[in-house]
Amino acid sequence: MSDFRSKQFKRPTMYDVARLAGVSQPTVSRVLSAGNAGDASALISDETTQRVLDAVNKLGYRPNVVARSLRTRRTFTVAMLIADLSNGFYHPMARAVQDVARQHNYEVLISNSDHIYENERHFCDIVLGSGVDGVLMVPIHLSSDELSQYVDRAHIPFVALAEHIKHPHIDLVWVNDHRATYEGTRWLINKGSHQKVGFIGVSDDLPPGPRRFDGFTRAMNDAGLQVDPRFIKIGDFTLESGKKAARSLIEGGELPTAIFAINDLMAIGLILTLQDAGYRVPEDVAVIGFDDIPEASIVRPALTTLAQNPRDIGEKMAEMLFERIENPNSTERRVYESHCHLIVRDSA
Amino acid sequence: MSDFRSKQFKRPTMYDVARLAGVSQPTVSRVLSAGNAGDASALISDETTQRVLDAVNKLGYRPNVVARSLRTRRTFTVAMLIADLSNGFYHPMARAVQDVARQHNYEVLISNSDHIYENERHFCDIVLGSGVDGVLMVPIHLSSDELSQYVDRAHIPFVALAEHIKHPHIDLVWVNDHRATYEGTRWLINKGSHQKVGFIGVSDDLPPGPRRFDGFTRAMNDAGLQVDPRFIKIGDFTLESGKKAARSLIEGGELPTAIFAINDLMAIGLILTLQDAGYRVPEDVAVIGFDDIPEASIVRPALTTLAQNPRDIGEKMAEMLFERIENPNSTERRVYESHCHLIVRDSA
DNA sequence: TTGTATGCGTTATCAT
DNA sequence: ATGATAACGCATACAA
Repeated sequence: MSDFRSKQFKRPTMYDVARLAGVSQPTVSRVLSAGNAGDASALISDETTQRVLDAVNKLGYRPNVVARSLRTRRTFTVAMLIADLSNGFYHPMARAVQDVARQHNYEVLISNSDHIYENERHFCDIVLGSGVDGVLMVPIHLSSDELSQYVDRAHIPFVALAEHIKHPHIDLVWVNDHRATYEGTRWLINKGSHQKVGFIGVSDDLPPGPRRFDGFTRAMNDAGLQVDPRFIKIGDFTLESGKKAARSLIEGGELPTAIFAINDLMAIGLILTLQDAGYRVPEDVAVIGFDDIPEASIVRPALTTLAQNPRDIGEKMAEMLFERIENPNSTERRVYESHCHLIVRDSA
Repeated sequence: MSDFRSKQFKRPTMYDVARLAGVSQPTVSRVLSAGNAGDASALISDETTQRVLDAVNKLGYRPNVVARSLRTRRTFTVAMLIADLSNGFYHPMARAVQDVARQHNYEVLISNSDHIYENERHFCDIVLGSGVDGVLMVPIHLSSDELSQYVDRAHIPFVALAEHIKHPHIDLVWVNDHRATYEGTRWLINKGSHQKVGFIGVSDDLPPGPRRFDGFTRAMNDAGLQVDPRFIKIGDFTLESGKKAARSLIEGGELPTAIFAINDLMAIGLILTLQDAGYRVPEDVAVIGFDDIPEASIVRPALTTLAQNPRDIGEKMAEMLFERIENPNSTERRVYESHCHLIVRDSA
């Protein structure tokens, strides 16, 4: 059997390759990095190149990237923190980031905060020591000041999907969800001439909370409507919290005739629970969501929603990041707005 | 402004801390690793410990994990390859792995193959050089022989979610989906006394393909039923491929009265397209799936399905891996079977 | 209890 | 075109 897992086992190094090929260790290094860099290719004779390559194959040599990183101070790895791996909104975003990263020969370290504050901090703590070359993140709880402290010590490029981050060295992608909420609400009101419109939001200390509630409120006021506190519920982005909001609404006696939910998962929870209680969507209660996750096309009636463009978001974040990584001296701060658009289906 | 991104910037090292504290660099190392190891704590005087810690804080020093890894040959990172980030089945699994990893002070590098062969190979290539301390993976296309070649050269523990991997050094978690399919099919047949039962599978060169088709076939035969090739369709695990299978079935003219889909996503695509074409589920066609992803509870009728236990799978894989990492000499191969159970909802 | 010296496996700067 | 040598930041054997 092989020497698997024996403590004594030692991976072949450049020295081993060099000895076998009858050259010096730095020569091996040059041969191998000629492929990457592309410029130094002429510095090595074809003959020794061949001998080295043969030795590499014979030994099954693989460069030790840890040693390389120590020397070059680059890990060719970026870290990404997203808020919820299980939320369909983030998949295309993560995928897009990985696609761009691969074009640049980078790996992506994905982490998941589950919307939990401590996890966001833990991620930043890890990142500070980990040697990654750049960071993409969706800070939900982290304030601009807290994040700034990390960035000031990390000395690597950061890109965030956020609106509330002010640090001059953090590039931003953001979504004008205030406007989207405003226009979505207005569309919803006009669509059915609704008078009583509800809202399922999230706590005010989460960044999208106040913004989207304000967009909603303004649209209501501009339509001459009052926001009725009985129809305002707070969730936490999850399906279950949407169901809970629906139960709370039903127990309250009177129902609004239309509801704006600030994400699809809660909107779907709402629909499911409303239907289980015998209400028809959209006839009794119209529902509109936010995100356009895959489940929005599965629920019946299919969910009308404000679609974000997570692929665009991920691509732009990654492109901004790699531009910084490859050009560390460009100084102006970049901010990119990714747009929303309404997708009309059957729930409103 | 800070020296952010200036090429000249140098993170403080142990030498800087040592100089500031008036001690030698190894002393700093000892102070800092006292917290981790726990044993060496008595070796340093309280006074110098304090001085060192003060210097650390003052400089904002963070250990360079790349250098540490080079020295210790441990990265405290494991890599995980899953087949599809966007498939709800894998979330609890990834989450469970991360939870276990955190208990061991490990980070998890998540990668996504998208069911693509080249990506599985790329992952293994990266892993070989990356210095991770262990690997968890879901090999879909990779054959036992191919994977074995990587493992023989990697000299780190591997754990796979698979049945077809034979290598004596790869620990396995597996699901007896042959039996689950058999029993699910039998239940389906009995439930509605069905005579014509369809099957949505995947290509034979994907490991679950033949196993589940065989389980289906046996159950049919044991019930005295013939497998009708007109009712057998091949998909690729995606919702869209389920829809396509349904369209193909509908165009075929005659429909089965019950269909077994080997995953939930295809089952849901089936239901949606069937309903759009005017068929009732389960009255006209009963449908059963496999996995119990969150969407199974969203679709109406709610999907009857064979639930896997991804949290259990992830936990066991991680536990096996860390046992190997922490005890490299234990030699016997571990194999764990994670069980399925039927969840009866409304689609069958 | 602490300091000195060495090496982990690379890349980079000199030479030659 | 290639070889000798140093350095990246840390942990550890050994000396004191």
